[in-house]
Amino acid sequence: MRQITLKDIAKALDLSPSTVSRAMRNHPAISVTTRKKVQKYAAEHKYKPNPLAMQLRTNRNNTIGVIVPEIVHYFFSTALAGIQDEAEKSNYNLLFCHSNEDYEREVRSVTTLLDARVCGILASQSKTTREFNHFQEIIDNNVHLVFFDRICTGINTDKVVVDDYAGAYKAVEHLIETGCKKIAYLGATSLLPIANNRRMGYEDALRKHKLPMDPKLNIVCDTVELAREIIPEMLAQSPPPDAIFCINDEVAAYCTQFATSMGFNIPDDLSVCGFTNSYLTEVTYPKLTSVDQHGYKMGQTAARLLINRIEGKETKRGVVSRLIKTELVVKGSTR
Amino acid sequence: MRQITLKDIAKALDLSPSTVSRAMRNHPAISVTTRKKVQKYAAEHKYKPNPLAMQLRTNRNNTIGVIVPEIVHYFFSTALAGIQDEAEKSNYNLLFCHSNEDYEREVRSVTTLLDARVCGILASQSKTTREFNHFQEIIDNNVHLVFFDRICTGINTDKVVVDDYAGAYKAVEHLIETGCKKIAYLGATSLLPIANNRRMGYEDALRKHKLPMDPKLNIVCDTVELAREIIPEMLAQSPPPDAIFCINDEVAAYCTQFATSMGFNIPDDLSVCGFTNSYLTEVTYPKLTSVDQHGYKMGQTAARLLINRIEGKETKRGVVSRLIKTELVVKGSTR
DNA sequence: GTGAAAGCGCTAACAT
DNA sequence: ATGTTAGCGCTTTCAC
Repeated sequence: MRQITLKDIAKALDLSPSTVSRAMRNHPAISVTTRKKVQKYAAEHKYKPNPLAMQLRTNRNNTIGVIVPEIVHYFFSTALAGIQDEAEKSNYNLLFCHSNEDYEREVRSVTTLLDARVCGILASQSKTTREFNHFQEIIDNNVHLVFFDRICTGINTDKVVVDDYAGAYKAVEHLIETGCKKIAYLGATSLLPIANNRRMGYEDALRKHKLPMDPKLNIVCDTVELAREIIPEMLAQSPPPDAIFCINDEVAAYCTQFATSMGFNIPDDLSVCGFTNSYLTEVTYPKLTSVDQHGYKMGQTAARLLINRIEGKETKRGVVSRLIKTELVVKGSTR
Repeated sequence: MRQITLKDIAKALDLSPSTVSRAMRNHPAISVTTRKKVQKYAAEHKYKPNPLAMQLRTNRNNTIGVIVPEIVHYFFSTALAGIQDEAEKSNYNLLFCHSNEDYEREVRSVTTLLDARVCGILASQSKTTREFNHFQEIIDNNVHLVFFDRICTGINTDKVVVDDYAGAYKAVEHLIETGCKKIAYLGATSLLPIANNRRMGYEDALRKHKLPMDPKLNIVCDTVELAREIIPEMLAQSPPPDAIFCINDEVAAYCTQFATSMGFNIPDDLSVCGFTNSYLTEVTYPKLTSVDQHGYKMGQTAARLLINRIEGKETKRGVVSRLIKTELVVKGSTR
């Protein structure tokens, strides 16, 4: 049993397809009686306009594409929830792609989305991406592009970022103000601006408070796997650091776990601070102080910006950059 | 600058659109010279077939819809990754919907996906769903439906589930075999079969090993919010339980954290076991014993089953049920 | 081996 | 207020 079409309704009601089309969309030129009659019949027969046909006509399909580098991740899944909510509000569907931190797959995702003729794309760059032609192609195809969080510096387009610098700065300042003197930073490769910004926030806070900088305390360590090697070495220094600021909650949580098992008392011997404020922070012992990135809000903001661009409601000509404020959430793992 | 179409190529090469169409798809009736010429021109001018037009013709859009109840969740985001990978292999796009554990929104998601004319739907039911008409409508519209994990018992369709019962049974048996005698269960509302099955696994393991069942030890507590109230009461019993089996890792992780803060030694005084084996298990202190649900594999399996149905490759007539094996992963939180 | 024509379901410009 | 016509970009008879 095939879906009923406009034509079927027209035939049944002895009207023309265009009248039916207009009646369905409450076109003012249609008489109330006809409109009522048509809509009643349509409802009774569960008529659904075929979006494909409409899209072919209008060359618009009310779909936006999302590319996330890693979905099994508190921040990105939270952002996706925000994107989805905002898209739903404006009746956009979400085509979901997952690059899995893989450049090749990111390129393929772009192709997929362009082939599907999405109206716009929200993207967060993978860690391994060093070429940007695929992103440039989006723009060359006149498809709107908004980067969120992991922006691509090589491409000049709208973006929504978190104030990583200020978040890191505030966190490290908090550590200093609560009496920590030897503060380590476990960061990420500086390929990503977010990583650079956080490192700079850390370094500037030390500088401001006249604490020495020690390369041995400033290390790339952004996964639990790396943490298993690096944190033991770090804590084996003598004296060991009295605070560790980590680029994400996973590393920070592992850090509290390992340090505790080594007999460190957190936060008295060692303060630990994470970044993201995921639910991990609620289940470590003690609870983890962390910098909240407001992923949901970032997703919403990015989606709203993209939709406004698509619908011509964002009037600003050049690049729009929105900044989401971070917030230091102090819990039990810092003094 | 508009995308180039078949017609444009036809005009440029002085051919008919149908010839171009055939040449592009390597139709045997087309001479090699023509084919070469057409494909060369197409490549040079970056011709992309308009999927909308093709879809309108064939009434198929190579898109499958996914409805997850909660995306900020290790299991579901892992499953989504599996779904996406499998869909990509067969060139299906993924339309993503998020019910957020809300019945109304689940209904709207179904409407959205049916309106978008997806070829099939993968769904995991929300906790608040008690009516199934929206799911029945999917089937009535001849759209394939596969439930995964949170299946809907009211609907007779393909499903992929985890062997919750066996997982729970094995976990509790492990607690018993390592000497625990007073084992509590923190479960979920029995609206969901997965919750029922886990509870039955727990109860049967106790029965099998002739341990008494105590309603005070068998409580609904599936969120950290509930855990904050319930776990303190539970541990205040005298004597307190010597093991807690939790329906998810969040509750289990909170449990280790709270118990530790109360001076319990885990696992000597209290064994704690979770369910899912998310990355939470790696960052608690001690690391959490948990039942691995293999979310990625479940996602893959569900997507494959759906795609096979869509493409007529799954020949079995009636309902297909696939079972994903769980696996008890013993870490530090149990003796 | 290639082309002409019809049509997928819808909308919009142009009648009337 | 309603109908007629054309066309979105493609595929697929049916001719030749």
